[in-house]
Order: sequence, then C-alpha cells, then structure tokens
Amino acid sequence: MLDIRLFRENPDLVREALRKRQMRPQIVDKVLELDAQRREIIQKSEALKAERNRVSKEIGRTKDPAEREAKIEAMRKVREQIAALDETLRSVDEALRDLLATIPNIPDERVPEGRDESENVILRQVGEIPQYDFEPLPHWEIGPRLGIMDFERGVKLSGSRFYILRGAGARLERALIAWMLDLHRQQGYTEIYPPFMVKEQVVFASGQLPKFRDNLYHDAEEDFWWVPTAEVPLTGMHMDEIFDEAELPRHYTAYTPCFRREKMSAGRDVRGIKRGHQFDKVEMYIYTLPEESDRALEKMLADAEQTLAELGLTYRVVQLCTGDLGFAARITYDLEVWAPGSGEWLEVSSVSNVGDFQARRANIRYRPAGGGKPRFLHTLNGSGLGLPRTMIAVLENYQQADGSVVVPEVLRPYMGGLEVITPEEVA
RNA sequence: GGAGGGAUGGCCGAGUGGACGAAGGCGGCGGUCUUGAAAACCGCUGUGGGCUCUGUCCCACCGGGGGUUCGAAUCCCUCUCCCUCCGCCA
Repeated sequence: MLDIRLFRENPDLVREALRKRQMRPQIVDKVLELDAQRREIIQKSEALKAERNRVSKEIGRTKDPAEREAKIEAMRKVREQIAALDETLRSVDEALRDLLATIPNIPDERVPEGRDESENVILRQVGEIPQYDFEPLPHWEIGPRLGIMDFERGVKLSGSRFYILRGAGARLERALIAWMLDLHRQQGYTEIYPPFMVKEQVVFASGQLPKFRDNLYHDAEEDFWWVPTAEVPLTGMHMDEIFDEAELPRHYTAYTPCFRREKMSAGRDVRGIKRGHQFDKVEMYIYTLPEESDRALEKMLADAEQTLAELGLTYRVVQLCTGDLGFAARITYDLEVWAPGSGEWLEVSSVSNVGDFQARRANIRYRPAGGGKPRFLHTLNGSGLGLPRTMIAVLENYQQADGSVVVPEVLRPYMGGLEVITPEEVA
C-alpha cells in the first residue's frame, strides 16, 4: 500500500511508476478524486459531531424542560445528518482503500526499465555450465528411474501438478529443508514455524490479496487461507505492532509448504516437479530501519547465494526490470540455477526489498530511538530456495552416466551419510 | 459442540449513561536534591484522522462490528480471543 500523501504531494511520481510497470496511470486521478471527496465529507461530518458533543453537554446542565426538549429535538436532526454523511464516507473510504490496495509499489530508481522478463538484466554468473560426456537427463526421467519420484501416483491422489517423493527422494527433500534452515540460522536468522493457514487479513497485509485471489486456496467455510509462501505469515506475525528501534533489525527464516492454484499458468511447465500446487520453500525475512534496508538486501542476496554456492551449483544473478517486478517489490534480484537435463535456467530464489509497502498494509512500525512518532519500517523477503527447483538442479547436475546421483557434500550429514543415490539406495 | 466467566492506556487496575481519553498504581522520560547512585519530591508520558495545520483547535478510538440515546467505556445484539467445566478427538 502506498501512502495517500504521496498521491497528494507528488502524483507524477506515482504516474511515472505505473507507466514503468506497464500500467495505466489514470488510476491516480481516481485516487485523488476519492481522496478529495473523503476529506470534504469528513469536514462536514466532524463539524456536526463537534456541535452535537457541545450541545449534548449543555443538555445535561439545562434545567428548563422546554429549552431542554428543544435542544434534544435539534440534536435528533443532527444525528440523522451525521448518519447520512458517515454512510457516504464509509463507501468513499472503502472505494479509496480498494483502489489503493490494487496499486503496486514504486520501483526503486535503480531498477532498469523494461517491458517484461525478456528485459531483465543478468548481473553475473557464478560457476561454469558443466559439461558431461553423456547426455544429461531431465529430472522427470532421473527421478522415476531411481524410484524416488512417482508422478502417476501423485496424480492418482490429487490430480495434475502433484507428485510423490519416495525413499531417498523424500529424504533429499527433508535434508534440503533442514540444511537450509541450519545455514540461515548461522547467517543470523531466527527460525520460525508458523501456521500454514492464516486469516484473510494476513494475506492482505503481505499484498497477495486482493490482487492474486485466483492463485490462492482458501477454506470454503472458515476464514482460512493456505499460505502461498512463508512471506505471508512472516509479515502478518508482527501486524499492528510497534518495535523499539533497538529491537531492529529482526531476521527470520521459516520452512513452509506453499500452496498455489497456478490457474494463470495452465499448460506451462506441466512436466516434472518444476511447478506444482504444493511445494516446499525455506524463506528469509527481515524487518529493518528504512535507512538500512538497502544494506539488508545485499546481505539477503549474499545469504541466498551462499546456499547455491555450498550446493556447488552454477547460478546467475538477475536483476528484474520494472515490467517484471512483483506487486509489492521495489527492487528484486532473482537467482537462477542451471539445470543441464532440462536445459534451462531455473528461478530458485527471489530476493526483494519491499520498503514500507507491506509494513503500511500490515501496520508495522517502530519508535525512533530518540522518541517521537512511530514510523513504518521496511521489510525484505527472499527465498532461501524453492525446494523443487533446487532438487531439480541437484539431480540434474549431480547425475552420473550410470543413472545414479551423487549427494552434494553438505547434504550428506542430513541423509545419514549417504553419498550416492542409486536404485538400490531408495529404500 | 454445550454451560459459565472475562477482554479498559507499555503493564496492573478503578469506572454511577452526562466535563471520561478515562481515577490510582507500576514502568518509562525529564527535573529538584546528591560527589555519584538510590530514596524522596515535582512534572511529563497513547494512536490515528481533519482543519483556518505548533493550536489551552476539532473528530474518532476502552477486544472487532452493529444498535439504542440529545449524549455510551457504561445499556442491547453479534463476532473474535482468553479462562473454568462437560463432550468429542490426532
């Protein structure tokens, strides 16, 4: 959510931001119009309320019955006027809030302008694209051959875009989660185990609602939404709180499954485990002072890169252009890992500084050390790594000519010392 | 799922429908005193919004929402959460 004052004081800045994001800027005028209406009504209503409060106090002191009755009668009318104004105010207010809620964050000025993902900028590549003296297989062949992935039975249970991990595959998933959480803990993040179902208000606070309703699962009878990312509960966790400046920054990491309807992407990436309705992810999240959020973004990016480096995977750092930037983000780096079998770069991580956008929606503030009014803080989020794609990269990069897969060294302690996954090792 | 009891400022805790944004205490901040600290004493100490925007200004907020009334922390309805008991249950 953007500050309404930004629209009043610098509407061109907002228009320009919308244009860069390939959106129509006319919405700004609609916001300004509603804002003007809103304030006009407030002034009328509050003037009447002031009068009502004043006269009501007089009534308490008025002895003369006739005078008293006259005043009561007058205030009856005032009450009706107030009720009518407040009803209009409610609808204007709601329209304004609804409108503001659909407007994305202002891109950081350092973000390159571009129409869509084709204009993202590759900042650097770390590691070489590995060469094989055999034809590397895609994971959807490696998995079933090893007996660690079962697509048919996943479909039997839940339909398309679901799969079963089995034996060493299931253990590999668990190992990746545990290892990443441990790594992030060493990097200074506090581990959180949040609810996987949250209230609507929480999904709104992080920015997934109202815009991405079609991508979310929710309970038909209760006010429960299945988290599409740990970012949602990690934002909502501190909703309506005021931190002392000394309590910042806060670093959190959390494993959650993520549930997404993926309605928009029907037909895309249907093979393998790249895109599913349910997947695991380890997330990093930082609450910080506004002045320090740039630095926090660099830390978080470095921390995410470390996971790929320690897994020994080749990756590249991509800066998203304005046209590909997420709704809440001001600036985002994606990490893409090379998958030799699939023959593509896979987005495994997305690290963003959202500024005060989510903090304003969630009403999360801090009190400056010298005292004074609470201010909105800044939040950042980044995937520690999306698990399925990390697993794809591990399987495809570490595969051997005989079809077995070497377990990356850092994961071995989490897999009982297992060094190579072979069909025999599945059980 | 059933029965009952609760929810008041950072915390504890009063509150009769009429000067209550809310007594009192604790905590915090500032000051007096002191070589320093403590104690004591004095003062200050919520958030958001509006305007003729630094003014002894106005409005709203006593878990959320709605209602009654000239006027609601106080009365009514409803929802949420917490506590006690019963039932069910991984």
